[in-house]
Amino acid sequence: MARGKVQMKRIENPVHRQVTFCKRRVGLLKKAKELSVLCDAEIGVFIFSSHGKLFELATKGSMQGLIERYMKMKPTRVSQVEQTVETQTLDAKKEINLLKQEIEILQKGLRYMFDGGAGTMTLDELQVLEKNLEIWIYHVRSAKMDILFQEIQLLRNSEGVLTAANKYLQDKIEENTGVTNFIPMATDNTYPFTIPDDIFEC
Amino acid sequence: MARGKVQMKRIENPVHRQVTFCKRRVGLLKKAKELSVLCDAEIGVFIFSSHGKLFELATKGSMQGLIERYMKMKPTRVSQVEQTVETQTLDAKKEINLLKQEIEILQKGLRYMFDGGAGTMTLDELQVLEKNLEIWIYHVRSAKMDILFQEIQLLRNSEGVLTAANKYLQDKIEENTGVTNFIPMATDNTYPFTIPDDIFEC
DNA sequence: AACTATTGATAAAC
DNA sequence: TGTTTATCAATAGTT
Repeated sequence: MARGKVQMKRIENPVHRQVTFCKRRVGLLKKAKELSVLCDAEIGVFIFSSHGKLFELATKGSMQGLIERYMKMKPTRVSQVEQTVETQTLDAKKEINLLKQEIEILQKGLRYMFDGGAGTMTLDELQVLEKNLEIWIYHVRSAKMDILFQEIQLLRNSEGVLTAANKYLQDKIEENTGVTNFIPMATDNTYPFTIPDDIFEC
Repeated sequence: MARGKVQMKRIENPVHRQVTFCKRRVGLLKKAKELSVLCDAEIGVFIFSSHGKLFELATKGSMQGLIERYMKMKPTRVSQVEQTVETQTLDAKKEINLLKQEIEILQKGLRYMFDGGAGTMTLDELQVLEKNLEIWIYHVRSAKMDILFQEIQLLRNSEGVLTAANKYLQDKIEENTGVTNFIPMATDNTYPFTIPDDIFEC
C-alpha cells in the first residue's frame, strides 16, 4: 500500500475504516473477476459490512446456482429449514399412506356389506353389487331430494308468511288512508308454486 | 503485474493458466482475509477451478452460517430443490385433507347404510357420496365387462377349434366315401364374429 | 518454488 | 464519494 505499511488489525478510526472498506472491497471484487476470467474459474464472494450491508459477486451465473453447487459438493449437514421441510414431507407422506390404508379398509368394509367380503368377485356377485349400488345411489338421491324439497318448503312457508304480512299491511294502509292505487308487492307471483312436486322424485 | 501487462481474457496455455490460478487464488483469499480483519467485515468466498475443485474461505464462522445469513437477506426465489419440496409439502397437505374428507364421507356413508338413511348427512356430503357410488358402479360394470369379454374370447377360441375339427372330419369323410353332398355344420356362421369389440367398453 | 522487474492496489491527503 | 500521488504489494515471466 502507500504512504506507510499497514497493520493487520481492525482499523479503529471509523472514517478510515469505512474508506478502506470501500476501496478494498472494490479491489477484492475486481481481483475475483480477474481470476475468474483469466483462469476460467467460477467464483462467488459475499461481503457483509460491519453494519450488515451485503455486497456480492457471482461470476458465471447466479449466486443461487453457486450456492447449490457448493451444497452439492459439501452435503455436510442440511440446513435446519430444509431439514424441517424434509421431515414435514416425510410425515405428510406417511400420513397420506395411513389415510389411504384407512380408505382401503373402509371400502373393504363397504364391500363386505354387499358381498360378504369375497376378494375376487364372480360375475353374479358383481351383478348383485351393481344392483345394490344402484339402490344405494337411489337412496342417496332421494335423501338429496328430500333436503332440497324441505328447503323449498321452508322458502314457500316464509313466502306465505310474507305474503300474508304484505296483505295485512296493505289492508291496514287502505283502511287508514282510503288510498288503494298503490302497487301490491308481487303478491300474485305464483311462479314458484307452479313447480310440480314430482320433479323431486328420482 | 510484472514483466508486461496482462490481457484480461482466459489464459490459453494450460500451464500458465494453472500457475496463475494458484498464485492469484492465494492472493485473492489473502485480500479477503485482510479486508475482513481491517474493516471488521464477514466474508465468504468460493472458487471452483475449471476442473471443478473447490477452494473456500469463510471469515468469522462457517460457510454454512454465511450461506444461511445470505439466504435470509435474499429470499428472492427459493432454490429449486426447496421449491420442489415446498410444493410437495403443500400438495401433500392438500392430498391429506382430501383423503380425510373422503374418509369422513365414507364413514358417514357406512353409517348411512346401517341407519337406513338417518338424515345426518348434508347435501354436499350426499353429493360427494353419490359421485363416489357412481365411480364405484362404473368400476363394477367395467369388471363385469372384462369377465364377459374374457368368456367370449374363450368361446371364440373353442369355436375356432371346433370349426377346424369339423372341417377335418368332413374332409376325412369325403376322402373315404367320395360323398360330398352332406351339409356342413354351421361352419360359416360368422354371427358372433360380427360383434364389434367396442360394445364391451363401458 | 524462488527471484525480480513491473504493474496494480491503495493510504493519505485533498 | 472521486482524484492524485507516493508507496507498498502482487505477480508475470524467467530461472
